[in-house]
Amino acid sequence: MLKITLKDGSVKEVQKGTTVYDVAASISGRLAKEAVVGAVNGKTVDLSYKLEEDCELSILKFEDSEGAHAFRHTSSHIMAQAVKRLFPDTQLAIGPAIDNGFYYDFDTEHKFVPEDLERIEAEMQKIVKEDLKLERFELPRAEAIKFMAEKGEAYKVELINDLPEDAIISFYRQGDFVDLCAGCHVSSTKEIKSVKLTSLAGAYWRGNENNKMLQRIYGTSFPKASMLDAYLLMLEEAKKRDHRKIGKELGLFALMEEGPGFPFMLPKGMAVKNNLLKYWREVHDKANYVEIETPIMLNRHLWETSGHWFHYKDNMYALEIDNEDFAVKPMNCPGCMLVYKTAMHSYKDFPIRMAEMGRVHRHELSGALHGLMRVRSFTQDDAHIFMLPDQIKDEIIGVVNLIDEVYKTFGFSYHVELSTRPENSMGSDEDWNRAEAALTEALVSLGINYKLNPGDGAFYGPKIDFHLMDCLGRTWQCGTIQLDMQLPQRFELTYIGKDGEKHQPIMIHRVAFGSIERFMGILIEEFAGKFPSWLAPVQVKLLTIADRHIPYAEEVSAKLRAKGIRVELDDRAEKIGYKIREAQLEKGPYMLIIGDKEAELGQVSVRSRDIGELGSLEFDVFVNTLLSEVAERSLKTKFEKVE
RNA sequence: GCCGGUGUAGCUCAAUUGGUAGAGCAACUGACUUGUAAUCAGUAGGUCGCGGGUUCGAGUCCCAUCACCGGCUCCA
Repeated sequence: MLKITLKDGSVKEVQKGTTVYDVAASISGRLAKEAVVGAVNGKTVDLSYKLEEDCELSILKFEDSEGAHAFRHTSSHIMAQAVKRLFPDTQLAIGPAIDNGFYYDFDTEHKFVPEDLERIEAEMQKIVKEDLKLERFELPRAEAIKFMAEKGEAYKVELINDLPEDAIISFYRQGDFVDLCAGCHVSSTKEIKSVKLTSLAGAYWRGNENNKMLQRIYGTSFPKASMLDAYLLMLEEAKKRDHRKIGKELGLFALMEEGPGFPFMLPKGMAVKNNLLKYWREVHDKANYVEIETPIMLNRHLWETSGHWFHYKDNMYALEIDNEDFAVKPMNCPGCMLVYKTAMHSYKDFPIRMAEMGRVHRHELSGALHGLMRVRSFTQDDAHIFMLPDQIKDEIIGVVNLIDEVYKTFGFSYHVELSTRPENSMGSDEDWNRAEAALTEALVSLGINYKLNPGDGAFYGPKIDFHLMDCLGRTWQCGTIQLDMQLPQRFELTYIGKDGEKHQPIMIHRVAFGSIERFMGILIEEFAGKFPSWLAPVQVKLLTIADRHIPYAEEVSAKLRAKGIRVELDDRAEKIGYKIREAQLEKGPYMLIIGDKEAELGQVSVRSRDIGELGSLEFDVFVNTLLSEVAERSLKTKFEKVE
């Protein structure tokens, strides 16, 4: 192992041959998108540079530098200016700076093709060379509208009209180009040294699908060409972790044309999934949940009662059987409501925590599908908690803590969002206010920072969402806690209170993993396919040196299997170097090399995927160390090199 | 669903202006019996995503369709 000293003085141990990118990724979660340049002992290196000895490593972040935003914003103006020069009929919409770059939305008769990006880039280079100064000026509203109307910029006029009464309306000028803009910018176009237009996309005006679709061009820019190169390299490195790529390489899951959005779990992926389920049951058992299972398909009447038929009919898989409409469940809640109603409940029973690993199907739009992250069939680790009004806060705190415990087990960092009442919601103001207050209170009392999304709640209640990030920095909702004041009412759920009267229980709906499949996708990217030993589909790979070692290898295999260890034997007549290489590419945590020496002494020669050759160990020592690693769900190897 | 792109052997990729599809790895067979990241030789493998059309001739051009990739929208 190497000792890597970081800029802040902390020391990190990594395996020899680890890339600078991997270190960066492990420091900032998967948010390595911020890491633009690495420097080893003060010397700048590529992110794919392999660390071979102890060193000081710094990861330089352009994001952190002042002016990154202004820099990109100016780049977007230069792109708009270039587009206007090349395609004068173009109307400008909006062009902001974003993480990693910028974009601009255009409305033009000309259909942009990828080759246009090069032309536009070339024109941008000219504008950079022209050294145009950026000048800011303000106009009163009426003049501003007139100014933009004269230029034929209808979108800008609409934007100005929608600005608040007291807004200052500012413009930036660079040469012959003027754009409505609040700022801020660098002082001259010549500061933009390195720019690349990265992609072409459609985007609805103002993000509304009923509006016209505009043409959006994405780009990125940096103060130095070397930083751009490093950024592009970083993207390539990140793509190596893509769960779709690794899932195929390691035989974890498959997506087939025969079932778009319906993932197939292959034996190795199923092993991972089963270990997740085992862990999940353990955690929920400890937290006093009971587990149920409800049918995959239920009749229309149920979905009308729940409100899903009205709200989500188009996204449900419906079918008619014996002249009756049925739908495959898109959620587990209604089934759970029926289970609740199978018995009378007393306030003394509360809270009731009813969990279900439910397979749900949702007909997502074809364009929304994405590997395991966004699918049409997935397994929710669902639970519904029924409780009294004064138990809400504690229950929510309990769930937040449970989700936190689960994520910590995997070493994930996450962020939390609180979404409030949307427009097409059901329920009274009073219910909504109470529900939103309960969620907010729980988050505040836990001291959790959260992002507020006004109007983004579910139609039946507000929610707390937990988001994890993929290898390219896109975030995905995983855990969620939703307070539901609708379903108990619609299903007329009751419990008998202290007063002997019937009352309506409070219910929350929650998931921790969210979708097991999506969580697996995140896991694959987090570990780059190198699952910790408790999750690894194959924990130990046995490699024989020669055919005469097969009997002893089979003996070792049987003994490991008896201990509940997942083993695979490679007894092919290949050279050991070749077998090791293949096993290493399969990313399993341990290899045991079996040759004359081992067979004679009854030992095992251990190799770790992370550390390399460890040396010979007594069989029991190996097994016990591995079992304790698995039992603790350790994220790191507990083995050390035998000297 | 919308905008743009891609689709050739199990995988990763080639194939001049339209002229009968090729490599590496994997697989299979044989030899080698090997000590910590690739042994050698041979064999087999493709209706070029699917369906139309243009043409003497289409992997190459056109239309339609499916899937995937990047966005947008959506995400109970």
